[in-house]
Amino acid sequence: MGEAPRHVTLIDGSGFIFRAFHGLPPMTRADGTPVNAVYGFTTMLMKLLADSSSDHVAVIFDSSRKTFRSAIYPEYKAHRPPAPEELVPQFPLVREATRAFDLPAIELEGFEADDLIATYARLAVEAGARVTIVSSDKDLMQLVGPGVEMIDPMKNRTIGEAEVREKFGVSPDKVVDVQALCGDSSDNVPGVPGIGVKTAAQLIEEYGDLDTLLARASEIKQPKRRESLIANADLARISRELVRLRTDAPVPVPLSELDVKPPAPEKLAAFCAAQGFRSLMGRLNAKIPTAAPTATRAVLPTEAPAEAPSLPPKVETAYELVTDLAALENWIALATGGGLVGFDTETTGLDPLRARLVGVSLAVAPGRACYIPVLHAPAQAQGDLLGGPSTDAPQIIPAAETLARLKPLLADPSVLKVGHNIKYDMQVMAMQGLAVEPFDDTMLLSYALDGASHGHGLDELCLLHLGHANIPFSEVCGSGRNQVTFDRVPLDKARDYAAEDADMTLRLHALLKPRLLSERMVSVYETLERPLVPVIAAMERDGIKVDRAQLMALSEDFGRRLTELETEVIALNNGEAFNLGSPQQLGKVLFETLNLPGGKKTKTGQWATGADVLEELAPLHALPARLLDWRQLSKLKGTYTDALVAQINPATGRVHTSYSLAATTTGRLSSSDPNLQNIPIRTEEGRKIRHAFVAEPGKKLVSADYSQIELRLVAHVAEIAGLRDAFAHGADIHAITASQVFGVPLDGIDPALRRRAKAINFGIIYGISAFGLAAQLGIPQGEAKAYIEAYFARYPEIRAYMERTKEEARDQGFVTTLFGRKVFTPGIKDKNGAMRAFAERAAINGPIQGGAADIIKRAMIRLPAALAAAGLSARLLLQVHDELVLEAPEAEADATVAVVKQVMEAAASLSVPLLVEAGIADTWGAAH
DNA sequence: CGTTTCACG
DNA sequence: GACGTACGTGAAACGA
Repeated sequence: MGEAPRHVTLIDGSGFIFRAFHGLPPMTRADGTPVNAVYGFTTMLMKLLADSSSDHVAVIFDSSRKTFRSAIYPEYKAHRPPAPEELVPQFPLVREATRAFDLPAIELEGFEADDLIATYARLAVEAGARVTIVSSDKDLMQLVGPGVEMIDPMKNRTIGEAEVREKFGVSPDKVVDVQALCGDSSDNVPGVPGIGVKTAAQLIEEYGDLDTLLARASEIKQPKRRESLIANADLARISRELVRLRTDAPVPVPLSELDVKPPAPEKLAAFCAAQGFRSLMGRLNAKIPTAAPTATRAVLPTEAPAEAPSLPPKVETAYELVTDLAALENWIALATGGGLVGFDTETTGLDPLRARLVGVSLAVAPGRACYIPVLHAPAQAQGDLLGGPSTDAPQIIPAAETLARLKPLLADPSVLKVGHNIKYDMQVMAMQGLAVEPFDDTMLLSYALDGASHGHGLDELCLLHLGHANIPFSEVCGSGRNQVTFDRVPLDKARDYAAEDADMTLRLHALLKPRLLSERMVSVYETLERPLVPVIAAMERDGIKVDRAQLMALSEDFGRRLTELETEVIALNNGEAFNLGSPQQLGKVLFETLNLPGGKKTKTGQWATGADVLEELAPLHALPARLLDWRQLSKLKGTYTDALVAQINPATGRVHTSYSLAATTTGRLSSSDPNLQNIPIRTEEGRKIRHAFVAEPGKKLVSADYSQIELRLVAHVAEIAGLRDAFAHGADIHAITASQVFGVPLDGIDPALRRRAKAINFGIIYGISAFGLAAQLGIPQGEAKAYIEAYFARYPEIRAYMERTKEEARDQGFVTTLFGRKVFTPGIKDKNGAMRAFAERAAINGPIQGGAADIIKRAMIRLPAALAAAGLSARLLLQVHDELVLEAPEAEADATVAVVKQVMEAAASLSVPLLVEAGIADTWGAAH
């Protein structure tokens, strides 16, 4: 192994394990062993080795908890909690993974991984080699310098002297002194009290180093700072010993033995097979490159699925900036010829109605993608903002010309456009008058396949399936106060970021689309998820009109009454002021100052002050009663009246929510910015807000909602004869079940009995428990249990359904809806009884809530064509789980109701009828 | 940034 | 015998 080292890569194994563990969704091997950190580690190594030109590589780990630092300062890292239970079994597996790559796994008793890295780095530099440290630990930044750089493997970011200076405000060689002053709470390094990073950097810059600073501390002007420094000089010196890395550790393996061995793919394949890393094994079909000789960045190929064996085995990225028409036409021709194109847009913001289109990227094959700028700030302006002056003025094709050329491609029926959350890109292009059709969406593919078992963001999926960390958005646009919009990003940076997104989307598509067939999700994706995209896109674009003046008047009224209530409450607290919005302060007032009885604690040990608690206290004291009123009005004002006014789009005068199609565990939609699925209705005051949602003059709002859809699904899915009969009889379902369960004739059902039956009916949908029902009805648990028994006796099929559903969840890890959607049930085998019970209830609820979600999605997909066929111009505006809201010309309102009712009721054919109730009015509140 | 509370289905 | 729950969301406010 005689070759002298030229490039040494030192990987911080321990640091990476923790990052991967917290950054990746939980994953388990067939035998239940958690392996998410092992998976992250393995993909990171594959990626790294493929990219790397290193001739010497080592993975370095922490040894035991005790190091020489504990001897200097016993509290060092002493407050660290033990590693999470799911992580412990992964420590040995990660070392095994390292050996499977034929890499040395190095650790040393009494020293941290950081000290070994520091020592090897010194040895390497002395031997004339270049050093790359793979870690995101800021404690290693002190090692950066000539010939030594760091790479953050999670963010895919290089850390050089400039980045260290950005973080610590000083050059790398002074980092130790800065850390000695400001300390580090995560490691329990004390530092000097009252001094943070900013001050520390300023002091070190001024005095040169820590010793000089401490010697001349008496010269410092600020009295607090001066005194603290003088009093804590020793603490600073100890801190420096804690943070300074040792470069003289007795390394257990000499540097020369870290040389890269020839690859042994069989060994690695065996390891991946043992862990169940199927997607990684596919990549090993090609030989593992341990050194990439070219300067081009090589990226490992993705798994080549059996259905699409055409994927090239190895991918080199070549991203092009398109600045002239010939190049643009060339890319359009490539996309058209291939019939498949990855597609992404860059804009100035997240709201597609307000954001401006900045650029478009296309990908035609793995690694082959381009970025077409449409609107970028001039070069001088860019230079002012980011990364120094631009080299030459960029040439951009005029926007109108670019869009005119793209238009036929995006509408070409023989070219499939693949986007990630393509709803957004469709909205953006629609604003330019361009349609995108046909399309696929990798976010929805992932959601249909894997449900809520993990997130579906592009970055997360790339890391998970491709082992690739995308360039972080913050890397390109900055973050926080320094963030700039994408149009101010220099073009070469914009190209790398934007083209990567399109490229990765296309690669994910190749990976995910074939899984639809093998995992029987074709129908869910193609009949429920994908066709909904244009429907939702249109709803979001249309928005709904709100009466601004009315909302503002409500705000004012609520505000006035809030002030009055606050005065009253303070008076009731013996004139002692407190923040009514603080549950913590309120708890003290109620249970410590006023000494009211029955205080409960939350799981974090605070006084519980929820509405249920305050309601119990209300008869005893006026303060909790008043506070309930205050809470209600404060909620209405803060969350609704004030917030909605601020959300009105000035251009349209309407509010435009955003529906998330891939957010929930059950298949429901979710609404945000603003959430229009939780507009008040249950109280009189709240209902006033719903009345502020109005139709345009000359139009009406139509509201249509499914009656008892979830209970009807219970009757159908669980095949409950008695419940089906009840629905066949129509009328009041809760009264009928009360009659059937309690054996009382229908005309003898009083409101109290009906209320109990209603609560049980809801309980069934939620996976009933005696505790839950008792809490809901305010009765003893024993009584609740008797009700449930009576219900089970009358409808015995429900018990069988619950058992069979739980078993299905245990067997497969998911349950399915009528239309084949998977609802995942993590925790169903948890050894913690409470966790398991939670998962069991969610499993029981899954097919019901999810089935109802499927049904309304089917109705929404069919509705636009049905309305058009009837010659109606009504527009779908909102969906609230079992309700659709439309806006229709006054003259068409009745005909619209007829069509909507017909489509919704025919959206599924069950063994019980589906019933839709509809109303027509000028406001949403009145249309119910 | 996690916790608590509360609006909806 | 104890655990700690009704199912699914998103927004605002507090306080570290």
